[in-house]
Amino acid sequence: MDNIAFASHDHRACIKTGIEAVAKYCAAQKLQFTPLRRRALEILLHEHRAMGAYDVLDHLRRDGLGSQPPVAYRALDFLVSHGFAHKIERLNAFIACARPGQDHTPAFLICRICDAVAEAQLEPSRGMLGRAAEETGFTIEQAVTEAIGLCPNCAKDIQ
Amino acid sequence: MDNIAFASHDHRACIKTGIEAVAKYCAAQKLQFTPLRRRALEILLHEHRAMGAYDVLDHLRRDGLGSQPPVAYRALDFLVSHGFAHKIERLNAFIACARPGQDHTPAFLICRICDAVAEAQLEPSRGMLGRAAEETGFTIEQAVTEAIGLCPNCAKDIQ
DNA sequence: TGATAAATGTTACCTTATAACATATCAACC
DNA sequence: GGTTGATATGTTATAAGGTAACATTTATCA
Repeated sequence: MDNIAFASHDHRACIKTGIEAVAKYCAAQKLQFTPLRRRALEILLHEHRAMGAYDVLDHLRRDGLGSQPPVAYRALDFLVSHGFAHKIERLNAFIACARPGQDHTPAFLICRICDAVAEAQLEPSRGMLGRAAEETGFTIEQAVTEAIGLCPNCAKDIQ
Repeated sequence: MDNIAFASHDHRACIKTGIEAVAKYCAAQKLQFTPLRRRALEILLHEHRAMGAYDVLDHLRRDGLGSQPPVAYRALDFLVSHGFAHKIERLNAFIACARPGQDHTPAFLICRICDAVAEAQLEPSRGMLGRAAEETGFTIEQAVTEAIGLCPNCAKDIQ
């Protein structure tokens, strides 16, 4: 489990290694990791929370990198489609992936107070779900779990 | 697993028993199952697919039951908050619950071609996710899984 | 039956997302 | 090294999804 979102840590290093991992993967796969896309990922990495596309756009604008919604959505689509970021449907928001470039089945723990999001990994073929799909002849291509609840910090504050 | 969404069946009975189960539950819990809310549920039950709030609103309008978005959203909120319907975040859409009134942890099998949705049940405390949450001190209040893929009908057509 | 709460009606608006087309940049091959 | 086809970015306009705020009506129950 990746609990980094809920714990303090060396955040600068965290951004740096995230970017480097993706840069390396893109080089290997001949994907264009353009300044715009790189910056979008940096923006997401800078927070350990999900950010709305328009929030990302605001940051991009300040940096003089695109100012209209499609610019942000396209950069985010690139990141999501290659697994460098995830979309948290529940929040209509995006978050940098904790395991970029590695094939995985993510689950998200979303704090309903502060919106912090932690990414956990599930086994690709989850028991009951896989069985249920098999029984009906449904072919699962991708599965995402979103859990809502309280992060340790907010749980502490709430009592 | 509830595979009814992918198989032919007596649909009229299906709507009737769905409404009756909810009506009974509401009576027992002293919830107001008003004509508007009942109609909204009927609309959802009529399809075994997720419907957008504005689609539901269109139907309500035709029936002379409210014509503005908040009317539909409030009826849907009522249904969702009491577990009579679910929101499919991935589709920004709503679907009648297959197990109304019963406490459950749903998973959805969403066909990416025809948008049909089947509801499966998972054990509330899923192995890896529960463990991951425990490790970080995250308290899960609710978890939803959405699986994207191909329903048997569309899988057949696609080759 | 009157007081209170719950539900519905209505206006106005905000947020999220995309279609469509123009322009610029890249990749790679001759 | 210039041409060409593909990929990426810029820009306008608008579609789709969702809610705040307040007025009015309907239910609940003392």
